Amino acid sequence: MEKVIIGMSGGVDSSVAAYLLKKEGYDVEGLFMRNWDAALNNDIEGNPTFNENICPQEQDYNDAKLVCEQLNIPLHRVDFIKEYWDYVFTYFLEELKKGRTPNPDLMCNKYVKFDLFIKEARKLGAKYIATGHYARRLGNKLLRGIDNNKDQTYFLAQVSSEQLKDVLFPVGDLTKDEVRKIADELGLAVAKKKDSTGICFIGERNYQKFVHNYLQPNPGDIVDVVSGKVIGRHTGLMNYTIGQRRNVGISGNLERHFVCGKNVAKNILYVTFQDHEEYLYSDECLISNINFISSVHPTFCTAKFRYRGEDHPVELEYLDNDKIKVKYKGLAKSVTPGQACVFYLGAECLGSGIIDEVYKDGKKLWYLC
RNA sequence: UGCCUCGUAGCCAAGUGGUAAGGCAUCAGACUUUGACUCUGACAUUCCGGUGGUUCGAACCCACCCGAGGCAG
Repeated sequence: MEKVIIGMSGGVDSSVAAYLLKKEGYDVEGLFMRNWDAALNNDIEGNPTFNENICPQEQDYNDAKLVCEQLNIPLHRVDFIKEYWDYVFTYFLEELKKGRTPNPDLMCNKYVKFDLFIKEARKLGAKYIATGHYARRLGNKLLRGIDNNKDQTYFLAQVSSEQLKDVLFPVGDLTKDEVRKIADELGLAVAKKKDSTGICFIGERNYQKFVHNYLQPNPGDIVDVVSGKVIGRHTGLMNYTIGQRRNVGISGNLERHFVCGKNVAKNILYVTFQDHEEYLYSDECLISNINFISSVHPTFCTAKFRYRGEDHPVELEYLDNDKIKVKYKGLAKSVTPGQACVFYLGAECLGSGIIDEVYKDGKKLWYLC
């Protein structure tokens, strides 16, 4: 029998995935990863579960253990706490310092789940590696999960085709409802467990407080991008993302307001009101850190600029400095430096780059970082 | 100091005698493996700066006081 090592998170998806692999006749073993230690990582402020008897990560391990016992498969465990900090979290903090909006989960997949984890799985004799992601593989292609609402290829788009070579996604052909149903029918301990959200391995947090554990606040002016007037004070540029409406801290206006830009050098946060939403829109962006999973490098395809964002028709211009200029005639809202621009051709996820600069009418948006 | 305007929930702001619109913000949910966005709900019943008065009844009328501006000086 061919051995599969599956990443068990303690959630429904990986649990059902493990079951499906076993049903297909694989020699299945689970491997649980612990990548975050709140005490060790000084994750105190904004952590809702810090003072509870058992931390969420250990609860997840216990859940994974229970499921593995139910499925009668062994469960191994490995800690990548230091590596997660070095490869994912330092990147996260460095990006924040630059005023950008990093997506740690993309880096987590690239450096931890589909690198360190795979190496660990190989040590355990794995021929294949599996996860509970909602994604599919067809030959060398990476395809969106059948359940378009849960599709997670956006987070996989910085992983190389080499890394994905022996990876299986057993729940990619199912909808979330079907996964829940299977878990329920099997009586799995986690059948009704709530889907996890927040940064992978870290979890739900009060974001501003969480960041405050690691970065010193640096208050400055909030400026109305239209009038140029100072209309408030911000608590530190790292606390805001483009397109954000809530928790900006200004009030007394008739219109809703949105964060539309930052100037790190001047420590200014730019805001626009609903009657000037045009400041949130762009028609072109420059991306780097290009990763193509597919061998197809098209001129026309679609792109997502944020997880669960819309697919925008785009035209790609491949520059000779290993960057790509992405043009979208349809205008896109809140395209944000630091986030991933992920390319799709129909159901296939082609690859991605990280957004560096954003343009409108051929000019870089002056109010963006 | 004689004169004028204004003072409504955290903020902006309707309402000028009939028993407190709306917006923003905030909070709580839903959604969600990134901080969003979006959606749903809550949000002045010691009441409309304070104290008296007129009235069946006042945030709205009157008097005075407090407070914020402004025009004359």
